[in-house]
Amino acid sequence: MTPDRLNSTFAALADPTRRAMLARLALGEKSVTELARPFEMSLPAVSKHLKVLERAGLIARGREAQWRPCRLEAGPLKGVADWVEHYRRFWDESLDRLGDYLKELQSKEKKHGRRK
Amino acid sequence: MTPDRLNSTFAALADPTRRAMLARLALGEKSVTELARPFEMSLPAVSKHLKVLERAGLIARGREAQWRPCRLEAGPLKGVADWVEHYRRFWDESLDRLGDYLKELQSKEKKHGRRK
DNA sequence: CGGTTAAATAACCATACGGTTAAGTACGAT
DNA sequence: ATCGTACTTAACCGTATGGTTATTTAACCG
Repeated sequence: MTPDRLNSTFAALADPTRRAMLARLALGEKSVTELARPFEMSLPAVSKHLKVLERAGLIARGREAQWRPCRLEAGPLKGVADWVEHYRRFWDESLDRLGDYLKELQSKEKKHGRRK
Repeated sequence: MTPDRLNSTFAALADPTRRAMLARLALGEKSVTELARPFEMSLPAVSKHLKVLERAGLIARGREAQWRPCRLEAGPLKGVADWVEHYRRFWDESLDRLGDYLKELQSKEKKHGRRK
């Protein structure tokens, strides 16, 4: 993931309305008005938030008659998870040396013994 | 972690200069000018970035003679890791056929069993 | 066709962001 | 006391963000 993509991803996630939108989309595809319903905000404002999410690659939009269904695209979120993982030892470090060692082992194992 | 803290954390992380600063601080405590050295940017600009990081709780600053040593504080990063973890299944699910199949079913269902 | 619904765009406004230069503060050294 | 070093704060500037209302586009429906 390019740094630039991280910029737009983090910027998109910095707004609580947009995070709430992603949370709702995690429950399934929704049209714009459906998405907008819980928010006390005009539809154009919602539309702008969606554009930010779309440009960040966090959602994709289709067309279905007069609806524009939105769905979650989690790729950039994996980028965030990967980025933050580099810092894990800094919040784990209060554990003792053994803990650090186990952590280290575990992360090595994750890397090699891949997937399910 | 409060939503508000997530706001300021994500906002702080949206800038590549600030992420680079955190990366350098991961190597150890540094004074402001030390931190500033790799960046082509005035010292006041650096100072502003540090204030953003400090207000987000991502760094702490001490005083030692005329130096203001900065150190990484990873608490908010754990908040980010916890938040993003909720979405892991969305980038994992495309990795196996079963996930794809379920996704397909879901989108078909949405299309036919129309809304409301 | 005309009318209704879904959504995007335009124009505008206030505030925040990221940078600058210039001035101010805090401490150590001479 | 004053000089130098290490910052911070102040003032300013252009651009981006998050919101509004009003207008426009797109698609369906009778």
